[in-house]
Amino acid sequence: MNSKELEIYKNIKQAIVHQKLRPNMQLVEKEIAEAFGVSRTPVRNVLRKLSYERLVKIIENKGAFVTWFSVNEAIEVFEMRRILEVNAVRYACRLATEEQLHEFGKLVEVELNTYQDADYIEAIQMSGKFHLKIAELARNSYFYLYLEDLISQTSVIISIYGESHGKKSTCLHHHHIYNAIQQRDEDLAEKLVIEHLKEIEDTLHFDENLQIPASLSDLFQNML
Amino acid sequence: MNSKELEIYKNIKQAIVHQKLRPNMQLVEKEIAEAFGVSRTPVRNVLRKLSYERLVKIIENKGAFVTWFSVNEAIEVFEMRRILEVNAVRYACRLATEEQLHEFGKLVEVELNTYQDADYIEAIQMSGKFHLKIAELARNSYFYLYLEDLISQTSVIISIYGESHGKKSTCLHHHHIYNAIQQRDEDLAEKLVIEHLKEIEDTLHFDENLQIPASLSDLFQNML
DNA sequence: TTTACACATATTGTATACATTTTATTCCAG
DNA sequence: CTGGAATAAAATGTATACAATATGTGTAAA
Repeated sequence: MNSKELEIYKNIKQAIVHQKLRPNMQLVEKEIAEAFGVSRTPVRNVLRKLSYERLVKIIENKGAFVTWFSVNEAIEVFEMRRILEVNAVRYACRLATEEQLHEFGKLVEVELNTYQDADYIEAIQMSGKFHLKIAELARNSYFYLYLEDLISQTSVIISIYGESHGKKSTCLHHHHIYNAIQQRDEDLAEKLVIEHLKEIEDTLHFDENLQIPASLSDLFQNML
Repeated sequence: MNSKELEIYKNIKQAIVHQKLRPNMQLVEKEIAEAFGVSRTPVRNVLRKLSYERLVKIIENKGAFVTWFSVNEAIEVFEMRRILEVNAVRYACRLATEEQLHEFGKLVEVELNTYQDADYIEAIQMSGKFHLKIAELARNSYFYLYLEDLISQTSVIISIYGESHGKKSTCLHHHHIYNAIQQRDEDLAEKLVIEHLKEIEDTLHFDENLQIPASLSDLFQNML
């Protein structure tokens, strides 16, 4: 993926994660191509990449749509995050160098200082960075690879089932988790990560009938 | 991904997993396109998909190459397989229906009956199916999604670092694991899965200096 | 003989034109 | 007005042409 496609990719991904592009919205190739001043070819490549990350769903001959996660799919995402993050945080406790921990500490510090006046978008960004930092400390690139996708998917899930106002407790949890890692207390770190993820999940209102269609035609199409 | 691309995809993937296409070999778009009687466009899509699965590495302006896994990367694959498969087998013990277990039993039966005269290719195929069946029983699509890739990657890793003659003990292990799942003995199943994966990993000869370059120019390029 | 430059070839990257499919509109019959 | 077929428009799928890049070859000068 070259710099041109990367630019388009980052923009669209950010728009989805930041909930500017809502689930079920169609991403028309031509529109995106014109917006970025390129042909459809690189746009199609980007949309495919996003579909592999499950942020976009491509339906043959119909187009690319921002993914709608069903309740079951959402539960799967949280379940897999728990599995991966529990393992990651244990590896992090064992493998993180003092220097890495110091750097990590600064990240948590920044998050604490900004969370008062931070808007929703910033909070998502910061929270994601925290979780990915643990994946990084775990020293297995697959943690990062998988969790990067799962965390992005979580943003979409929250935009579907979440409350409008995000909980403020998040970064206090983060600080506690950080402390546990720093003390290399694997059991405590695991416990806190599980509690943290559960708390996020519990803020959601899983209503199976909920639908936020991009258009009325989509709505009635989905009801077939 | 439509049927045309799927056909090309399955062929190339199989060729890599079955070790017909060796690591570092270049996959030239035009050649593949002509072989399948299509233009380069769908071929490029397939190569990209394979690159997301880490079976192919795309280098900008150079082309697509069958992935070469370093020793560290190989270790990461086994480590992540262990994490995911341990969790998957536990879920399988809890969630598998009697009907699923029966079906699973038939699969293991077939594997046992054919393993005497089975060639290497068949053995890879069968083994993969066994491990993916557990992922399926675990009722979280991410197990299947991730393990499908990791298992394919394992084939390539074995083709790099493995012995020419595969161990025959594999499907006996499989049978034991199956029994543990059937008895819903999570702890035993976990223990057997870990041992099984470790045994596969132990048959490998991790020699960091080992290289099977596709060409001499590649070899000396890697030595810079 | 070796090196460096120019040229030729091969491969990938991008844009565009055309084909196919889906979706929307129109218009007419009931 | 309603329903439905015919038509038009829009979107995606595919092939092809051209551009950019990398690779390989050959030739001339040192």
